[in-house]
Amino acid sequence: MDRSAVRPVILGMLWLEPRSGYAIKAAVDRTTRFFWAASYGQIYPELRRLEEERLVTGQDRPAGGRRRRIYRLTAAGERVLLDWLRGGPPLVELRDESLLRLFFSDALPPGEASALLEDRRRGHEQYLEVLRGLAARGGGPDAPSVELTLRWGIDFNEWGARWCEDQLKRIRAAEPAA
Amino acid sequence: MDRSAVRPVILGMLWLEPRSGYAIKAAVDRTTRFFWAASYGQIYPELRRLEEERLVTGQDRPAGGRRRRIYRLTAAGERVLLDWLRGGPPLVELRDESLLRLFFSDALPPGEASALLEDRRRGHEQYLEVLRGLAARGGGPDAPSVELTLRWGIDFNEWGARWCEDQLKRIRAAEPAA
DNA sequence: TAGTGCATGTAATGCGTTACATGATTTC
DNA sequence: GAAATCATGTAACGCATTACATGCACTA
Repeated sequence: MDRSAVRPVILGMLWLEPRSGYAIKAAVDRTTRFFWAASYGQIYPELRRLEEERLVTGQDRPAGGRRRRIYRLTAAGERVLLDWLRGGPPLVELRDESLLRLFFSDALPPGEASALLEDRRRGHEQYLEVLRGLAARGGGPDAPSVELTLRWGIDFNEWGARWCEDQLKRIRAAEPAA
Repeated sequence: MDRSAVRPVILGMLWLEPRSGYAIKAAVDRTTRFFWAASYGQIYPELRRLEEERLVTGQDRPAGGRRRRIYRLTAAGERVLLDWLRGGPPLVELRDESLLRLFFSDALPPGEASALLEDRRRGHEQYLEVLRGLAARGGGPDAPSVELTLRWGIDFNEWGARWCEDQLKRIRAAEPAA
């Protein structure tokens, strides 16, 4: 299943519920995009490959005069999903520009350096607003594990905001001059 | 400075100290790679572009019979670095396969689902070992902000391991059956 | 009737990794 | 004498984003 990064998220979304490519993209944007994004340019071609491999089946189900193709997981597709869930060491990649700025912040005068920490804290708080909005608007009773990852996002950003504050305090304690 | 992701890390590394492309790559691998990676295929071409734009200057400084080109930041280069440090909203990208597995873990039987949380905890702990190794072997007295980001890595992974444990407890409390 | 949402799809582009090639020097 | 390290560089490849094109349907 190392074919493509989009494969597992498609299989997973179809395991939760059969849908169209468009609906998969919409679900990703509401949920996994924070830690696993996907674009149309990945989803549609991959759906065709998955169908060729008989891991999903698609049927045309026009809604009104609007064409639409609904995909569902086959038994083979579910097996591949389960194998992936049980599979080897998962990859984790992080690209955090704010952390990189912190890394080089000695290049700035001291006052401005701590401003970077405040910016980072603000970033966490903005993220929190978005995630709390999602949690409130929850609407559909999500599967427990779906809620678990939302929980992670909220907890992580709370932790991150606190971390920034703690470091700011530490810095201010170390150099009490103004 | 949105040219390329590698630009800021090169300028920053040269601000810390003039070095060769090879040494930049080595420094990145020891430090920022956890949140901002870079490869030779990015570094060498970008160094030439930076030199054309007069943001860095290179001089040939063979060590023994071994050819070597040492780059240093120009005044213009430092200005660009400072602008970037003060610049707009920083990008954050996360690709976390372990979280994606957690998201779809309802597809697994209950016992195996909590194994995913344990895997994740182990992942954090392995990461911690690496980072603590770096912190111990510290050797060179790093700039304060360089230590700040290492601190972040350690604190984050400690938090992450604890989070997994907490969720495991919660799950076990909810379904006390065996 | 204009705008928004549903729906599918592709082409261009950009970006980054991997793998390879080359060669000197130091260390075991 | 072999292996590791220093050092520079490029070509191929894969992957993902962006932007665009198309068209129907609903609603304000």
